[in-house]
Amino acid sequence: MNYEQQILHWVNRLGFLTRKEIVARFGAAGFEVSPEEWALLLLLNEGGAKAPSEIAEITSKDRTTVTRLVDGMVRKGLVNRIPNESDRRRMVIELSASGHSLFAKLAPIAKGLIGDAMGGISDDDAQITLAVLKRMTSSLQGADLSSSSKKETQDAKL
Amino acid sequence: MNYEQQILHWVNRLGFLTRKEIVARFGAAGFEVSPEEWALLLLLNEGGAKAPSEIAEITSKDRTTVTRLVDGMVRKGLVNRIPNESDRRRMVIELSASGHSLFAKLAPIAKGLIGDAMGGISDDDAQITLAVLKRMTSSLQGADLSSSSKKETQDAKL
DNA sequence: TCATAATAGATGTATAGCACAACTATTGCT
DNA sequence: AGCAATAGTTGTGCTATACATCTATTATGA
Repeated sequence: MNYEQQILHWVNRLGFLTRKEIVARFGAAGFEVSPEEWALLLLLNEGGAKAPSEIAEITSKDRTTVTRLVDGMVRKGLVNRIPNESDRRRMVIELSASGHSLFAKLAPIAKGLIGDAMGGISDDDAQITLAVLKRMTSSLQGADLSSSSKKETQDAKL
Repeated sequence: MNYEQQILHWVNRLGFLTRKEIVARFGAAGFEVSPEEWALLLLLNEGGAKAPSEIAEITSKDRTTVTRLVDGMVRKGLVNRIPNESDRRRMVIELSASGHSLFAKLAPIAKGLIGDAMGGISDDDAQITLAVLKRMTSSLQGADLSSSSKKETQDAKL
């Protein structure tokens, strides 16, 4: 129970630090953007428009949490809520023009942070780390004891 | 701006998932323990008693945050606040007997989680990942743009 | 075809974690 | 002695989160 333990521990510490640091750097550059907002900007920029429930699924958060996050970002004009015509329950969240433009301004700041964080780490090691983190994430999502997304993953058990 | 970016992104997702999952598993076993409480139990168990300010430094959290966390754990009887006789401003936080005993009960649960998360990952890769995470953490702590612990790290600049 | 179930999302409400500012108590400095 | 520094605590407020519940809409099947 030691170095393994520590991976998850360092994941936590580093995650906490990163969130704090990126907010600080955005703030220093005059942008008041929370880590969640940044994550959603990034997700939408890279992956295109997404339904709230997709966002919830991807981020392992509750639907209501996504609703509030999107609320705030709609208020700030960063994203648009587009109703789906063929199924009027559905929404799609897309980056607005000003969301794109904000993203473009924040990206270099994030890049700077990444550069600082990754200093002295080889590409090979970085890639291994990335693969390990992805794998751990999907393992945990599968082995999920807690709520949501159980139907698909736990059918076998029932 | 891609796979590097993603390391920090996956750190965040995995961290969030892990926190949720460990609380769920503790809860399922009948223990109401928050991730922060667990982290402190672990820290004190492995590293021995520590001053609040040390804890704050290690975890990159504010002193006041540590005060509240300790408050709660003292209330629950998990840790003791020991005044330092030679410097009466100082405190030391140590695990109580019941804190030790709780730790012993939680450790196997945490181990189970770690086992699930680490499934199919080689020791080599795990160790590389651990080293990368540690290094990234200390890089960020050094390059800190935000508050605290500046005196030591930024003397050179002034 | 309609009644019931399922789905997508939003709201009401409550909680935890966090930190800034300000305060108290104590110690160090000169 | 007197002022600055340090350790910790309190007052306060905000953000992220989710559970329970609600509405609107679509799917199902008897």
